[in-house]
Amino acid sequence: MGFPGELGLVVGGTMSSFEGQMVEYPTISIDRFDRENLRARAYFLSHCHKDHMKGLRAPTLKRRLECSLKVFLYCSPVTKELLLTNPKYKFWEKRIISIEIETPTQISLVDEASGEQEEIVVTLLPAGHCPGSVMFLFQGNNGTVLYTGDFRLAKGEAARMELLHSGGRVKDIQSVYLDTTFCDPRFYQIPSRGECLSGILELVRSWITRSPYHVVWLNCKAAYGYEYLFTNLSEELGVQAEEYFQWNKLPCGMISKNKIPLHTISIKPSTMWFGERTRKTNVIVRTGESSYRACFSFHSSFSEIKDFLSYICPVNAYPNVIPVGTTMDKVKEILKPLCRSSQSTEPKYKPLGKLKRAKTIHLDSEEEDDLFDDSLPVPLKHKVPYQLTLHPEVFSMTALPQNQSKKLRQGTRCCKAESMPSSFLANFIDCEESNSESEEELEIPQSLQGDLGPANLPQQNADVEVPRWEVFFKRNEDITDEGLENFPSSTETAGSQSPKLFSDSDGESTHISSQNSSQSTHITEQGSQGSDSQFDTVLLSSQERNTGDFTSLNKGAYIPKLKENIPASQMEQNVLCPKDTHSDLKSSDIRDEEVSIIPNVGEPTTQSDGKHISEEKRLLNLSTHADSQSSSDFEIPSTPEAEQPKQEHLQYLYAKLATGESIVIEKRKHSLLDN
DNA sequence: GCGATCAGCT
DNA sequence: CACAGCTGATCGC
Repeated sequence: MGFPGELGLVVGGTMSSFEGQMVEYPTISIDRFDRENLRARAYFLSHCHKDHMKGLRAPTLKRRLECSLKVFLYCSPVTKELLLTNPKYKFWEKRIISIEIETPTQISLVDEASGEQEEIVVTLLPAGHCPGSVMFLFQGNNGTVLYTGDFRLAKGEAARMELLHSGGRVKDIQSVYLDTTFCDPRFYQIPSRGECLSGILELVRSWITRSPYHVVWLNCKAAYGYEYLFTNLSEELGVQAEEYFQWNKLPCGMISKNKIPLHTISIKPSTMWFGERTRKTNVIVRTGESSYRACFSFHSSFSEIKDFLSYICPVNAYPNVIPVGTTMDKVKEILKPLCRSSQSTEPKYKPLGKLKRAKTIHLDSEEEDDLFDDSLPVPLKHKVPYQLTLHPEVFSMTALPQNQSKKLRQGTRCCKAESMPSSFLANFIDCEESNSESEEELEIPQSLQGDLGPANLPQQNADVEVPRWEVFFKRNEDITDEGLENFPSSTETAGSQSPKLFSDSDGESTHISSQNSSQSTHITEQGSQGSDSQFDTVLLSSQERNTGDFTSLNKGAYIPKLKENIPASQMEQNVLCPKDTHSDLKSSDIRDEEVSIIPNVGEPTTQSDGKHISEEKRLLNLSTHADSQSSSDFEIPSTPEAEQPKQEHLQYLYAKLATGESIVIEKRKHSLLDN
């Protein structure tokens, strides 16, 4: 039971059919923590999305952990942070070992009953799905296998991953456990991140530059993964990314102090796909007078999957997911021709199966154009798998991530409404009530739309104090009028409620020419689409703001000022011991590589200096681990056209993301798109 | 009261 | 345009 293919367990939608275990290494479990997996010798979490965490906080596993002191959960540093942000996973704290990206690391898999032991080397590769998301490459006595988790990698990205290679060629991979979410010709192509970003960027720009009262609601669905969008929009537009995370609530009565209504459009990121021969158009679709859908995908398209898999060319490929409307068998049939046996009897060394250099990233480049251009010697940034390993026969001794300040661990997502002062709650309405299947323009509560639309919301009680704009920039205990003082007192209110670029369209496809590339962005109009969700929300507006005035509201709850004291016992440090890596492993691929070793101890040792870790130091510390991490989030998967966010910037954002603190983004001196 | 499962929703 | 995740009902412990 539990092996791929035996049971196509698909229940409604693209539920993961991967049950946690791989054929080759059945004593470890990945992304599943229930049933058979309760017996695993080691656990792996590819990223912090709930559907990959089934059973992770179940009492049964918790008990197991208490008895089996050698069982650990391995994941990327960012995933560890994100996971421990939720107090419900706090009990994992001392049992999570984060592994740096692109750092082959040996792990001992011990059966505590028999004492039986097996060595395995795991390498985390950036998956481009969400912050911290990784693929796991396992090497051991049963061959090399790759578990992709959820991933989105552009065409050719596998060819640039050094650690998928050995001796200049792709490693001999026995099996790939593959994210097949869009593994169906229907989903042949999905616009690249860059294309999606520039479409969204232009839409947002065209709206928010109209007046300080024109704002955009980025109506995102839950959890992590949109950070790429937020950071890039912030960078390009030089605006504050204000977060209005209030469970399922939206700020209501968003009227500026001087009674000028705010004009809001909603942009809902969602996946759009196109057939093989379909022209990729319509990255933005207008779904109502002031609502849009924007293309955005966390998962590889069919063609991206094909490119990835055919490059890896494993012996076997197992789908982790069965897309809606298809079957396990059909997906396997699609994957089979991309695997080794069906190619030829010869080992397949295709011309492309050669490590590519890192790609230069610049805004105007056409994606993939320079993929195989070896003429530009670009230093490998971030990807530093061998940095620790200058002496081929010496095992690196790397302390695993430590000093993870508890400031990052405060609950941000779990608190319920009762923890919220009622005065604060009064400033929000439940967005759900604004939704209606039958009406077209209901995504935005009327109170958000200024003079727009019919009153389709439960209106605020007229007796209730009208919530004010500045409320949403301040923590509730500190609301003053300052929040508005820098606002221009514009009287320019909405004329058309749609960006001019689109408003002339009369229902026809509207063409927006992109300012910064030869590629153009298309926007189509679309009839009513149901109502929008009421999940995570980010608003953008164009005001120049005093950064001191703004504090984001955390998604999960209002976060009180955090105590600075960090008990010494909470600081952990894992000390690594040297060990003969090669002795137990026959895989030739890993003999040439430097391997970090996870000590086979009952528990990671605890640092006891008890020193307070200053914010600066903590960030600095994070930055030292940053290369690989940001590589995960931005380098491999990032838009070729986009400028890479800076390390410090990313670390700052992630730290804030984890704490729910305000995100203040410095306006860039020069936006690449400004000219 | 908690968890698992499912329907429904977005 | 379909991912990720919530709410609420129901059942069992």
